[in-house]
Amino acid sequence: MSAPVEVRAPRPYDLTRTLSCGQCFRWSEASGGWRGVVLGTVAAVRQSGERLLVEWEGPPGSPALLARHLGADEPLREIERHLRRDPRLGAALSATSGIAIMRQDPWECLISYIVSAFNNIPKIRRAIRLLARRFGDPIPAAGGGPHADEWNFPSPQRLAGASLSDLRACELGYRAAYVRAVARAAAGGGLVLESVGRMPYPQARAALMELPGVGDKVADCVTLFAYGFGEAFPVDVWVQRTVERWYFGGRRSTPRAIREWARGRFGPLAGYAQQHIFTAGRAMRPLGNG
DNA sequence: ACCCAGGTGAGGG
DNA sequence: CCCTCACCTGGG
Repeated sequence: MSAPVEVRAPRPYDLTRTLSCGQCFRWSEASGGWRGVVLGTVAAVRQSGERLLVEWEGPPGSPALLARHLGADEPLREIERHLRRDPRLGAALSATSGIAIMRQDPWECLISYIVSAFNNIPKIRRAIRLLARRFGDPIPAAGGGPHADEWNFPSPQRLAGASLSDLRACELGYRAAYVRAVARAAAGGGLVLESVGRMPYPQARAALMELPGVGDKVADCVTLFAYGFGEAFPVDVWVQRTVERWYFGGRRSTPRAIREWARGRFGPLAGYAQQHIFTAGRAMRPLGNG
């Protein structure tokens, strides 16, 4: 383990809120901080005021890339100033301020959210860990030991060549077929992750939805959490319930209607609004955790 | 023995 | 286009 590296994280950035609001699956709370398998290495991060202290447990990574991954470079102060104009969000922010939207790896994010469908968070995390351990490359330890006891997320090629039964052994259930089909698309060039990021949001969303196992919600999660399309507004069961209660006077609605309403109301900050609504709404009725 | 979980896709109205 | 339903599977 090397000496800590400092990364700027201007107020109101909150590492714990960012990592525990459910957008990512490979970070865990560990001894006063957080530990994540990202960017080809293992990072131990803790926040001290307006900076993040980073120690690499695997090969040294790029502080700038880590800052970007963690959303520490997002203009949160200004974002939340806008969000506060909405009374509901203003009230929610007392408990959710500092959440940043991350910039995750598109490939890992895509597979992770395919796995998330009709699943629960502990199982999603376990499935991803199993996939990495079985098909990914081990991460070397910082001190030159055998390895850091963590594995990188497997490449499209690796998953494309996996047998369905080996994938199912990772507790993917019926999603195994989706995972392999999408891996084959990515490995074979039918899906080019980099070009999706260069498309306008509606096209990026539509391109992802061509893939098996990717519907409205997964497409919105990936466009938001990996590609950074701020207008994406993933509508899951929690967001739907909370929006209906907070904004629709308790009237039942549909994911599609809520999505369109959110884009009109919050525009490019819809994704941020979603994170605060999701976190506040879920806190009201505790269930699974991350 | 059920029932549930951060949705999706297929099938019929 | 809207509506309904089955769905792998581990943990309550």
